[in-house]
Amino acid sequence: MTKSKPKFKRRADARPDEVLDAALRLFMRTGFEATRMEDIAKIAGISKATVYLYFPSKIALLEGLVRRSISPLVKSAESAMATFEGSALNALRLGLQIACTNLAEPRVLAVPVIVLREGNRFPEIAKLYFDEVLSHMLPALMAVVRRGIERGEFRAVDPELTVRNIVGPLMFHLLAATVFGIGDTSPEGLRRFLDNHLDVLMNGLQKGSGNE
Amino acid sequence: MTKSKPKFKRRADARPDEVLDAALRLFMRTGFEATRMEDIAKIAGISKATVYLYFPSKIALLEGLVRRSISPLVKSAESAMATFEGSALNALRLGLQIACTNLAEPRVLAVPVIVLREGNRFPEIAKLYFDEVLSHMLPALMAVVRRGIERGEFRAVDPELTVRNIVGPLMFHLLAATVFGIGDTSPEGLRRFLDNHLDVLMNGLQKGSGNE
Amino acid sequence: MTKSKPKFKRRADARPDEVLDAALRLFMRTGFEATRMEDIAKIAGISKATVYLYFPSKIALLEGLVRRSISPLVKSAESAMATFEGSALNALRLGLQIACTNLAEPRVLAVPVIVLREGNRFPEIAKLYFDEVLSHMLPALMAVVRRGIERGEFRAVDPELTVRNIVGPLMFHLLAATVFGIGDTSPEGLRRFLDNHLDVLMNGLQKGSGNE
Amino acid sequence: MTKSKPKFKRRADARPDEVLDAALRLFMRTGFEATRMEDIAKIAGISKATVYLYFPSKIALLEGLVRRSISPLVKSAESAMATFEGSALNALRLGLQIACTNLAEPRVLAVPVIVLREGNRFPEIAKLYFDEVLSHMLPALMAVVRRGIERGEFRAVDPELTVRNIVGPLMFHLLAATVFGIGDTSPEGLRRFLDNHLDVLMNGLQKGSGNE
DNA sequence: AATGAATGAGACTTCATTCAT
DNA sequence: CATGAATGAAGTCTCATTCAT
Repeated sequence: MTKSKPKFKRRADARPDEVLDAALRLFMRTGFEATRMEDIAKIAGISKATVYLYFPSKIALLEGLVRRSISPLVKSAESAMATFEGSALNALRLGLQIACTNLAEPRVLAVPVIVLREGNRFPEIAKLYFDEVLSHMLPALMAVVRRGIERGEFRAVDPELTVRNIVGPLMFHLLAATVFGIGDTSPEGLRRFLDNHLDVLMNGLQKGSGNE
Repeated sequence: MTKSKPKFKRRADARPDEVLDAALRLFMRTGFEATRMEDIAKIAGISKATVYLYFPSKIALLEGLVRRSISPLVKSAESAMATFEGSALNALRLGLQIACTNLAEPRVLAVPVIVLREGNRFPEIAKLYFDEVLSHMLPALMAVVRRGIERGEFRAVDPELTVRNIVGPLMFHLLAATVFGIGDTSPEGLRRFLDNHLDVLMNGLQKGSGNE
Repeated sequence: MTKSKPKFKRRADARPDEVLDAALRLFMRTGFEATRMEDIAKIAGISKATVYLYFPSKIALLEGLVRRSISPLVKSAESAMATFEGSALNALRLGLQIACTNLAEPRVLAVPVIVLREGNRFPEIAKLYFDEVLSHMLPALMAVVRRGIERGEFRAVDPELTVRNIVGPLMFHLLAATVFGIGDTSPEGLRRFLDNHLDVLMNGLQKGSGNE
Repeated sequence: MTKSKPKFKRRADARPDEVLDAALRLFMRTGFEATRMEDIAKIAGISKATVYLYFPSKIALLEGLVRRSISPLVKSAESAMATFEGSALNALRLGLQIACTNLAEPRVLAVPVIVLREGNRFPEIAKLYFDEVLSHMLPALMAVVRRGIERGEFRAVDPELTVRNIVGPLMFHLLAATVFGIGDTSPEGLRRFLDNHLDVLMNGLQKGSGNE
């Protein structure tokens, strides 16, 4: 009542998100094991014990992080690509552009990176991410490739394996920057990367190859 | 024969390698932080204290692992690619084949995966790996691409960015298998992946594109 | 009443002092190195980890002990002796009496003894004790001697060296009792020691010496 | 046989002494507990295991150190003082001079200092030193005082307590130098200390006190 | 709702000591 | 005699988690 400084009356509902933000930053920077609950709490601006009001354990934070990242975006992206009216090429271009733009944001990139790192140790986390994200995205991409082939746009490549050629280069680009600090991840750098990626992806390396 | 239980065995030569093997297995399976020295020792068949006879600390094991993986192979591969007489295409094919064969072995794949995981937390390790491996391999690949362009084999792509198209798909293939258990990493599966990868890489997706 | 076993007690105020008391007892009995944190905790009635809530390390306990012993008493004693109105003889007598009374208490004696023991290994501790205690007390005693000389009470001895004759015998008396269990450190025994000490100190051993 | 470099064929009988010398240095510098057997061995120029050929345990080194320091000197000094023909004053002067000269040597000072430090933890060591050294020296000094009184040289002080006035100042002088680095322990400094000590001890502080 | 206080369980590391050559 | 190799037992310190206010 007579609380001297109620400030803005903390938005209690924003709390879990703030905690997840803090966890994200530290899991990314230090890894799951080496991150201390106390530090997460400190960054979130609350006490260690309070974290436990929102998340029952440290691993629950990791799970919460993955769940939060499964935004409606994923599913919308999935259906968007599936129902995309234009050429398969443009679908791919669009999808990669969106992915690039989003993943350039460290916050967004963090979750897949963390899952990649800790997935071996916490198979449930890996499974969760796979079920909710990859098992939607990869088939969606495969579908685009398949459509491209059916429409006569693309050559008759193996759609499942070709997904690696679509996603792998982006993954490499971002991981190399994250871990080794090499490569240019500025918006401009990403654009240049993407241009080259799509060029190589679509036209191949070989001069005058035509196809076949 | 009647040596019932020799309390102390003596095998100083093989020891460090055995310890590293044990560490590799556990770091890969559980991550660096979550791996206990005691478990490493147990797998290596020695006592916890004995590990410290060969490596002064846990982090030294990680470093030792990286150093051991920097075999002469790396540098020889580098110069091999540089001096490869045939076409750039064949150089790439050969390089990727060798990489695939080696990395299919979990032991070999483990080190880069571990570095990828823990590099953020231990920048010295990341730097070591980068300096000793990546800073040789990536330029070697770039040189091949550049040579292909000069020789008129390849189109005028950006060599540095194109390296991502060469390595990224392989990386994706192996990581996806490691973390999510998807994809086929049997020798046969790898061959199929590689065939498709090289096909896409060389000829692109687009039908009848020729180039440009 | 029905509080069967409160797992957690809450008494943050008294804690640090209780921990220091426990540490004092054990450092005195067993020495710094041989004292285990666990035992300190047990004597303080808390868990090992709780000790670390108040002191970041074992050496911090030692430092805390020394700091706590630097009570205002020390400085007040210093100024008391400096401004003592009566004869230098009485100042010395008074000072030694106070010292004796205090040091007879094992708690009080312990800190200087511990510093004497561990000072070599932890020079910072030695320096701390010296700066805060000895560098005040020794000059104060020297000043008393000097005043005695100036007032014509004392012979023209070397004040700095004579401090050894004032303090040394007391030190010997207490250390001998502590380490070898010889000598009488009861209040009565201390009184007898002090009487003899002051007698010898003031009048010397030699019969009919007068002085000079 | 064909050992390439037999050097001087190690004098096997000097070994234990070299080990004790090494132990002395380290016990003095670092304390008993914090001194590692390995370091003792290294200083002695042999391997850790070899130390155990000569001393069955670490504590045996401490005991060996104390035993070695109980040279015939002690007993001869004892009887020397007992049978000293001259004045009691000269006996004391002589005894203190010898003590000063010897104890100025760090090697010699070290044993009593170590015993003082570790005596509480190892009562057997304290007892050994007491039985073999102090129980001879202190009574010898008391006897000198007693003789001085009987011969009419000294006033009728308490011999047992007065021993503290004889030995304490020297102890203080040396310990202060060892632990706090204060005071002058050069031969010249010791001489000055001793002059002042004997002056105060014999004639007291008080001017014109005469005695009584 | 929030937190300061407390702790059990464990991790890394050290070291006196022992074995087998 | 000498020692390199090995280890059991321990010690310091950490941290996720819980309690009581």
